[in-house]
Amino acid sequence: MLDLQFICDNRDEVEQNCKARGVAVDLDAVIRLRDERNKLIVAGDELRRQQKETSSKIPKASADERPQLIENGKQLRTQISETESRQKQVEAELREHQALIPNMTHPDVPVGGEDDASEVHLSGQIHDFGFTPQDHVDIAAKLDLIDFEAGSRVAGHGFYYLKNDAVMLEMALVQFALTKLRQEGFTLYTTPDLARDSVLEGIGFNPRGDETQIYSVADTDLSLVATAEITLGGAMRDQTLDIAELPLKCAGLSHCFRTEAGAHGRKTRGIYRVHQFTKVEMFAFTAPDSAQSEAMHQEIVRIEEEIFQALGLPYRLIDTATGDLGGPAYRKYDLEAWMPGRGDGGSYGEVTSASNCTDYQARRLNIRCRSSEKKGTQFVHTLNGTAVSCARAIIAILENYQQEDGSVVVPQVLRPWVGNDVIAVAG
RNA sequence: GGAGAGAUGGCAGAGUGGCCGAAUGCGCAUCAUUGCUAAUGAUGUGUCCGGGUCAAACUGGACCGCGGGUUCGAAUCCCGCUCUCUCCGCCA
Repeated sequence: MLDLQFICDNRDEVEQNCKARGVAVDLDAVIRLRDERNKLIVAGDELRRQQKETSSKIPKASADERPQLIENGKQLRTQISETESRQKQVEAELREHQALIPNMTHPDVPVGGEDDASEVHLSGQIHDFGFTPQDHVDIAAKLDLIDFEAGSRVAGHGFYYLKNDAVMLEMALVQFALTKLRQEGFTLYTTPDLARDSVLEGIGFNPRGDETQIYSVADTDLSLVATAEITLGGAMRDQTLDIAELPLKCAGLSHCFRTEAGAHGRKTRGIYRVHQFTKVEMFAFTAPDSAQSEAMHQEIVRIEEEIFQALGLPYRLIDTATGDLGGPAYRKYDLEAWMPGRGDGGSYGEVTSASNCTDYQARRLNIRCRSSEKKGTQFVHTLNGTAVSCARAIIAILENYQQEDGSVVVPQVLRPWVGNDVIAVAG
């Protein structure tokens, strides 16, 4: 959520930003509603002032004066409750409009849609196999690593069982990422896989509604989380942090659940787009200062790159264009790993995403910080980034490390946890 | 799941209808005193939403877990909810 004052003071800029991001908003309504709200606040404050004055006179008033004062007080009470309910109504309407306005955008972000992202750089060598590489579905079938049929029988399309060495691979990825993040000074967490709808909304998800990505639990205000970003960010809801302890770096392991509504039929073969996966996520709270949050953004991206370099996977880093940022992000970098079996002759597929959300989430979640120098409090900046999203990483590993005989070499850094060097056909 | 107790400022803790945004203590900040530290004394010490201002000053309102209600007036009375703690039961 953007600051109301900011929206009204920078109307044109906000409007232009919305246009660049492809979001239609009614800024006139926002401004109109704000003015109305302010008028109601002033009117309500004045009525309450009078009410206080009136009721404070009563104990001292004579028996003659008293009935009149009580009568005045009654009338004031009626007027106040009318003003208040009107104010509530206006504020609800205002919030609705305000919540639709996306974050402002870093000036260097390319304008446009998915294809307009700018490539920051490439890393690693795309392997020349000398044979036709298979996709992860075929590789996994041969090595008995994923059971899609059981997934369908038990939970439906989009669910899967990891099996045998794929299980070890997933655990190894988690261990590797957590170990790395602890070295980088992150506090490690496992987090709830469910969260209140209000927390989801604070982070920027729409838990209910037609096009929701979120599974919600009937008859409760809980939903399955789509990422640990939700629980890590939500953990500090309504908290006021000491600016001296910022930045705060957290890493969370969770399952992620996504309905993927409307996503069927695209490049969805295998475990690329699934309803449940395991992910290690980074989350940071920084001082509300662009220099600090942008430095943290670079740090998160650096860690993501180091993870994929260590895994020996070729990737490209892209600076996501305006139309593809989502609501909360001020800037977003994606890592796309090379997936030799994807599409015709391989393609890059998104494996991580790192966003600087500035104070957009903090304002909704009411996460503030206090410094000894400045009076009052300010909203912190929040950032999030994927360390390892297991399903996607497994695709990249299987496809990049496959050999002609159908076996898969285990990346060096994962071997201690996987327990062997090569995943081969049994027997 | 059953029974009971509780939720007040950074913390502890008083307050059962108006004099309470809230005693007192601790903490914190500033100043004074003092070779240093400690101790002592004085003063100050929240957040949010408005008005006002170039910015301040100044100023109105809200906030005693949350939401309703009663009342001229609610931290205080009534109802609902949430959370915490203790005991019992159950359980990976």
